[in-house]
Amino acid sequence: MNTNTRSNSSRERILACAEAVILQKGFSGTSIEDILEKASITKGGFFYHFDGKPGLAEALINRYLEQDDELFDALLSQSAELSEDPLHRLLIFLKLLSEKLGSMSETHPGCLVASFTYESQQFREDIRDMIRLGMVRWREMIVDLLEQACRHYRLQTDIRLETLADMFTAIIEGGIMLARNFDDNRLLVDQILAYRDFIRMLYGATQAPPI
Amino acid sequence: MNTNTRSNSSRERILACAEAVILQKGFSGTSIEDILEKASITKGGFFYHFDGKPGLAEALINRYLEQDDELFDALLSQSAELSEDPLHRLLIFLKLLSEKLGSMSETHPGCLVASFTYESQQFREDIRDMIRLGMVRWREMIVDLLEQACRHYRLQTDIRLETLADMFTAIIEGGIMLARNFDDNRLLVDQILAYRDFIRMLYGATQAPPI
DNA sequence: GCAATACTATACCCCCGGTCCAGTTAACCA
DNA sequence: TGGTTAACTGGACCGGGGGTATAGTATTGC
Repeated sequence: MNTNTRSNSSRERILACAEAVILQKGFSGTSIEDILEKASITKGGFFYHFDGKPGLAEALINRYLEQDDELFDALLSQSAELSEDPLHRLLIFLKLLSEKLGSMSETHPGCLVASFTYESQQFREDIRDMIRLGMVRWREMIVDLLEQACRHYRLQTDIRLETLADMFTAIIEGGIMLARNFDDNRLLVDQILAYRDFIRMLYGATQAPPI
Repeated sequence: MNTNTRSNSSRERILACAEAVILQKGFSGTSIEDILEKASITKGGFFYHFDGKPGLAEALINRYLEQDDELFDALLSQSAELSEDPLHRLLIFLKLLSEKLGSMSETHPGCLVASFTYESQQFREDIRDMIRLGMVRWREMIVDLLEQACRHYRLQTDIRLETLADMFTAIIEGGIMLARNFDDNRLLVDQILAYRDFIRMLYGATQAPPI
């Protein structure tokens, strides 16, 4: 579409700065002026790119879900290269994710989906749909992996796969909150690894863990 | 202290209304006027009870942690009556909690600790400390139960008890988000029960589950 | 070198959120 | 029963944030 680098870099800079501030102060708590200052742009420039604050919110959530997709896709294809076994792929995926998050220099900045969830009344319905969509996609991704694993391994209990998949979302969101409040990414990493242990136990994987 | 019912009922009404609105729109997104309308009180009345918005935030988080303590204490003593075995007590506690949350008629309104976490920059440091304190207390409560269980049962892995305890917090916070976004408390209930299964597996409890 | 794009700079508006205070009512107590 | 204090009401004030408009400037693509 628009290949103009000047425009794209400004737009991207605004979005990145806006996201950073919003994760610290909340959406309503962040004034447009806050963003202008951080992004070194003027009000006119901002309104040239976005249709006010609602327009910004829409662009932010879309960008967030896209980046999220890219990260997970990368980790999934990486784990697919490391093992043929679907269960091991899932376990490797979780391990890679934990390493990725653990190697971040600063505390995890937070999840925009979570942030928007606790201000959901502020947003238009289509944006609320996007928030929900984020969680649906995470669920579907993990359910897919779990189903594949079920073809080779027997689940030890009758827990629903959707519940087990939602547990991924819950652990991540809860883990991020722990990490933020205690300013320590290891709390998030440990939660992911604990979830990984749970998965392994549920499938009765007795052999040594991959990687 | 102050036994005047007129004052207490107004103050309590303001706090309850404020919490409800804030969990929907966020702290910054909630205007004082929003609260006045819901609580049927005037601006002056509000400022008689609270030292502005920061004062309200402080009162809200204190009240929330107190109520939380009360709920957990009640469930703990209830489970203590139902079993002598420390592990079973924990499992019963989780079951009772899931039943309590599952029986609510409306979707879980949300957790104030989570809400404030994603607007933490807005609050004074002493309030941020209170937010952290909430999570510390949850951790300590579960660690205590886990340690007692360790005297009778052998943990099957080398997972740290703090991590396992933090998982409770993560599951609850994440579960609440799931329940809210999909408008279904069962998602939260299922997460708690899945966590309960994990605990049971970790301690290798082979006998039939209590209750 | 011309047109469109991508801005800067400024000025302005309006509403409403946060604050404060002067006055009013209710409660309790001597 | 009257005085004091707690518990408000109602309204004035002020600044800031969101949003608009416009005139001018710089950069890019063709």
